[in-house]
Amino acid sequence: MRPTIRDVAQHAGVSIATVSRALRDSGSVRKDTRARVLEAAEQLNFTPSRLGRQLAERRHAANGIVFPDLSGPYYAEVVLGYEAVAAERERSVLILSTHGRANAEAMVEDLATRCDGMVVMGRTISDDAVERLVSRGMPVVLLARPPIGDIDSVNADNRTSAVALGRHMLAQGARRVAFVGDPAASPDVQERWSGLQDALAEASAKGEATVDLVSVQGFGEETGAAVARRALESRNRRPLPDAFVCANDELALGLMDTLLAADVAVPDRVLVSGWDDVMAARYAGLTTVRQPMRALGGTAARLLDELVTGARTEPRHELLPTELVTRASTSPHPAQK
Amino acid sequence: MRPTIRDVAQHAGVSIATVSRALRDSGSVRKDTRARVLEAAEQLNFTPSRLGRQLAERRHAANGIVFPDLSGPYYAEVVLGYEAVAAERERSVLILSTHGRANAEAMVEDLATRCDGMVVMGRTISDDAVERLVSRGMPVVLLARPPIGDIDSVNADNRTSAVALGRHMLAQGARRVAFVGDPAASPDVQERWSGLQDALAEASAKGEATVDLVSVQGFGEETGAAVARRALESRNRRPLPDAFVCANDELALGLMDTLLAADVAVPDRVLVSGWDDVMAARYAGLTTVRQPMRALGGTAARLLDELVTGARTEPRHELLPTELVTRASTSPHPAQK
DNA sequence: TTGAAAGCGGTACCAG
DNA sequence: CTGGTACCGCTTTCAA
Repeated sequence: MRPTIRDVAQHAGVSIATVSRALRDSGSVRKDTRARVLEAAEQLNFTPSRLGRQLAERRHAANGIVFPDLSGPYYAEVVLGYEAVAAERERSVLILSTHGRANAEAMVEDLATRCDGMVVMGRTISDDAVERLVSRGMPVVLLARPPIGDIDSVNADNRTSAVALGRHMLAQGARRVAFVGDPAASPDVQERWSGLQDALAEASAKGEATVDLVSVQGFGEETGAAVARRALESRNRRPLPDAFVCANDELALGLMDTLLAADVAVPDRVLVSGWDDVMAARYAGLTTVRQPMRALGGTAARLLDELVTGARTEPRHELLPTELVTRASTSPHPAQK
Repeated sequence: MRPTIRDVAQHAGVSIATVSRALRDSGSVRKDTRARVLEAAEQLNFTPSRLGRQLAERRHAANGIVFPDLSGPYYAEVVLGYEAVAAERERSVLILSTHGRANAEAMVEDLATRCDGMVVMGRTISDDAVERLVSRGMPVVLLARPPIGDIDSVNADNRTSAVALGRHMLAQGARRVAFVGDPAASPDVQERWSGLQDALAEASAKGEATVDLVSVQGFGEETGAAVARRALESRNRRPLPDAFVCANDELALGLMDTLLAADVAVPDRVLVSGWDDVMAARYAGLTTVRQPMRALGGTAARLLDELVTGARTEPRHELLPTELVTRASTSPHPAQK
């Protein structure tokens, strides 16, 4: 059995109150008394029980983060940035990945009972569920998810780069643009799709360009490859687009690979772009949009900490900049050359 | 103030014992009594305090995982695999990334006070620190780290693939082989280096091959690039190796990129291999060794759960298979052609 | 400077 | 089937 504070007290010949004080330098304890207590604690190999302490202090000294999935470099980097800042502030980190589990909300409710505050990322639980947490007094920061009322939020600036990307595609000579992704699956994707449409709106109106949505289920390379295969199969009935703007890099990489394997030249015949700027994008020469993944997580951790410690009460909404990175997959379109 | 079990009891006109039973379907409670309790709990928006419950039950229902770093696809996938299995078994997951922090052991000690068991990965804390945890009764599973006494462990089979890789390099015509990595930095790297030496031992003895260690600090692309630059600069004094066997993919990718930029042909002049089979390796055509990252994490979670629940007491040591994946970066060496 | 005792919010045993 | 009550291990008044 692990020793308790009472064992230490008895061993040192003092009361448990004194042990508690001595162990945390709180209150006043005579020097030699403290020494005796520390000695006893050492001998018994005593570590105070976190549960007892937390129950008495009524706090967890832990923060949670809820995200849809950890696969792929994006979420991992975000969580990394989060953990780094949280650890710096001496708060433990509880992670919960919902990946589409049906009981996600229950799991989040459960998580909420174990921490002093939490970051809720993207498409994990409903707005209602979030508000329920907040109404119960739980500090919450939304990450990669549009603000809900006065709840703090941290987002990457999807729109600006989506517009820039759309213009870039036009400038490279694209006329028939397809967006690959599921806007309903994530608020980020929603913004990218809508930004792209805005960028092409004028050209569309003049009949100089078209922009279509290729809605897909997943986010992985295999999904991208499937989109490419479908497009290739139906190319008699429906010509290939000039440009595929994909919701993330994995989609784009899978798609591009399949096109190349079918001898469809990228970028000579079709332009392709992704989103995130993962490592593979660099090696594949993929045009993409870089977002500050670590900073997203770190900023969320910082905002949450301010909320938990009560250092700040007025809400904040952070928008972190993104950057268009052009590479070989969108070099000038033949029509332009 | 959050309602407590006493509030609910009062509201429902029963004792707290009955509330406790009703809320957890334990013991026997009359149907209508239960209904009344649930109703009261609902009305008060009551959620039992995790702390109170855990203190009484003397368990956390949470597991920890300690890893060196979360950057790069490798650790992220491992943690993902871990979280998936843990969640399935209704255990929360506490993560702690030590990345070389000086107070890593203290952080781990702290983590230990918050969970019922933990997975300790690679080069994070000393063997002594691990044994201290175990001696205090904490269930521990080692991951990507050689066994310590009877402590459970889960490892990828580095040696077999390291030998296969060495033989492959010889078969492709390499004679001067360099291993890039820091064996002291991680047990995995140590095994890869030693397996490679074994594979080349015979050829070495006959004077048909040499194998050198290029010791480096980091694990990233930049480190790999620096190795390439140094090798290129000193090529008058010391000819370039025929093959660079790198401790992981990031090193290999950075190195290969720099070689190519300097017009050193890969694989025609130099062969390059990595380790892990991250996504970028596929797009860069890098020969590498695939390890079951998710399964590593998942297996560790399973073993730990068995320990925590007491379902198993005799120690286990799992060795998961790896697989050599040959790609363009090691296609036949010119000398062979 | 120290100790006694009242919580913190539950669980579980023992009577009734 | 239900209530009373003794913990679980610590923090924190309040007195001495």
